[in-house]
Amino acid sequence: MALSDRRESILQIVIQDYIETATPVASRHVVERYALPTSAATIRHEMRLLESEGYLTHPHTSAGHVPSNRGYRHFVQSLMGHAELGVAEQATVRHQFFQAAPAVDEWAELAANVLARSLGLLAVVAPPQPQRLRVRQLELISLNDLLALMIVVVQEARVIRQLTPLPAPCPPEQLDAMAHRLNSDVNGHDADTVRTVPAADADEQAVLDTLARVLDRDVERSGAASIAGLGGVVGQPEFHAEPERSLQLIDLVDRQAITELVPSAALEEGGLRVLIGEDNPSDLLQDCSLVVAPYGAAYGRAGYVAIIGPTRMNYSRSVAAARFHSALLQEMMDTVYGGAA
Amino acid sequence: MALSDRRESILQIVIQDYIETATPVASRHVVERYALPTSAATIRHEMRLLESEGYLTHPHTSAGHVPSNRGYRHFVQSLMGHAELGVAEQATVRHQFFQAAPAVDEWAELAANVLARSLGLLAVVAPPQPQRLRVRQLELISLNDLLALMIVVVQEARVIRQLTPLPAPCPPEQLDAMAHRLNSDVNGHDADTVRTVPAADADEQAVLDTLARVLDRDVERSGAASIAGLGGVVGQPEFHAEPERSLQLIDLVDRQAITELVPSAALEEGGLRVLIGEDNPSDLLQDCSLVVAPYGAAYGRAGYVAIIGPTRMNYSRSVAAARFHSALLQEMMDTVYGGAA
DNA sequence: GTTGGCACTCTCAAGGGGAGAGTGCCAGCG
DNA sequence: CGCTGGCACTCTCCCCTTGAGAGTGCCAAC
Repeated sequence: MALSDRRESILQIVIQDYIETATPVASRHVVERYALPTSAATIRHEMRLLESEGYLTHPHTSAGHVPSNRGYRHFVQSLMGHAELGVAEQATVRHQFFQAAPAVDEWAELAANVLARSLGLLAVVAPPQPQRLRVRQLELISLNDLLALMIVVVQEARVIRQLTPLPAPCPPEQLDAMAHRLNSDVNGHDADTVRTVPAADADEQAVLDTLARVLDRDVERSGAASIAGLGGVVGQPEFHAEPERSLQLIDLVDRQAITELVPSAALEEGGLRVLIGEDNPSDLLQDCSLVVAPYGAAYGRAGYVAIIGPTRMNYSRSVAAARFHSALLQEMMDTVYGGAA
Repeated sequence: MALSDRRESILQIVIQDYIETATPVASRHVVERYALPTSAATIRHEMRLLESEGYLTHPHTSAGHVPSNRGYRHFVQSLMGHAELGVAEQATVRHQFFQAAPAVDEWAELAANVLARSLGLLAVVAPPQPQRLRVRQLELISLNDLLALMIVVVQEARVIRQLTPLPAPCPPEQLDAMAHRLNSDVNGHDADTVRTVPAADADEQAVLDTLARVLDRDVERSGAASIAGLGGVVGQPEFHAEPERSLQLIDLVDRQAITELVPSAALEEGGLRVLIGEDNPSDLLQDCSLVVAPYGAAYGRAGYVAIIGPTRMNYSRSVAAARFHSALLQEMMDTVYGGAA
């Protein structure tokens, strides 16, 4: 059912006003603030109709109107328009990324921080999860004769560091030579193949064992998402009223378990999605919305940029920011780790 | 003024009971729960004296007694005894550390998580801040002809990764050779000295520039502390009553600014310290205590393991855990980066 | 020094208005 | 037929009161 123009613009005003003020918006407030050529009674009438069509609700009889989830959904789909981040802001963010250490999880960390700061909402950025890791380059650095620092650059946009005890004493030059020798054997290979590489001596065996183990281990671990902006989101008025919900959220963030709230279904489609209120699988996000933008599907199970905030969030900014960051992360990965499949 | 034996043991009972229950402890509760051979009236009398000596307080006329900061201080100094972590727990933690990536900030992260989990309090672990970083080994990995991944192992227990654009195209073998050549020039040097190293060509100059820059930059950055356990601490009853204090704390953690709450004076002495209530510089920690154990002073400005919780925290466990972790971190650094000065 | 008793004080939760805000509806007007 | 002003109605929010409950403080007696 289509809405008349006037009704649509009233809906838009109510939503934008509510997003800004977080208080139910009254008919008189609307006419005064937005200098409408109609009276409050007319607005009331229209609001009443919008309510009967499900776009607005009513906390109680004598409160102003509040957008319903359906209202938000309509706003996101039809009313919001397509916003982009400002050029200056884009440039600043870009610059920060090129300054950062070139590993996908550091970028994720940075993205989460930037997003949280600029939106005042909770940002979760997860790197893609590769199904397996393949060696691109192996370096061995001698710490002492019995201990080496192994550094593995893998094709899937990661740098792994690991200590390796050496069963037999091995001076630095010898270790260098070993690294050189092994590099051609392990290059492009995953853990399973590394295990089949024959070792010349006990030290080489130890190095290969450790290598295979860390390749496996980091596949597990690489899901670690970066989270930022908790302060912003629990500071929102919707959380003041319900301290126990805030606590649950804090705990989830603290235990890094927020990722469970991002439904994997949202990632499979590939595009940016906005989940509003009961769209969300978790009860915890009942009055919250989730903006998810996947990226890096070429590097394994897709990573994502997610924004979590009250349903009363600024969708236009959130969507623009999520879109920009996911594209940027994709671009960074492709530039540095060159479209590894 | 010395306390009689009985009065001391009553003080101890009151403190331990309050630590456990978080409710003011009543005289009758004490005699019943601890099966004392005296009557409630006697306990009341003793409590009254303890109060007049400043060891206990009274939220209001008809509430049970609560330890004062002075009471806690006396408890920590004289009553608490010297606890150690269980052997099994020590072994588990040790194992986890040797599994982790061998960089001081990863250890800090791990330590913070383990501490927060096992104590249910806020844990802040800061790596030592070196005054300068000196190259131990430099690796260059070719990503494409115009982009290299630089990996710098420094003497101060860190591994730095950075992208380096190359002005002139440089194939992998040539890059390898350059790394080899530069290594002897930069080994053991800090940013200032690296700047004086002459470059053979434009690419080498670019690499040296980047190297000097990241050495400087990481000195700044290396203060980034790891924080964990926010959920545990804001879940404590003392925070329920004052949501705005919780918010401040959450925000501080979110912005990674908690470190400001750890007074640097506490680090200079070198030993473990317990700051109770108004010992703390910040108003935010008025009802909180801070356990700080420094480590790694040999690697720059000392890092620390800090535990933050309500004054009603379990001091004996906190102190034991902080002591153990700071010693372990020290040991890990010495083992891996071998007592660099 | 210890004990039982009793009055006193303070908190906490529940209940009861009064003020304020905003709607819903109706009758009248352009 | 849509718009408007007016008015009754409803619901929240805040403050106050009240009563129950908890625990001390003190006193007189042992």
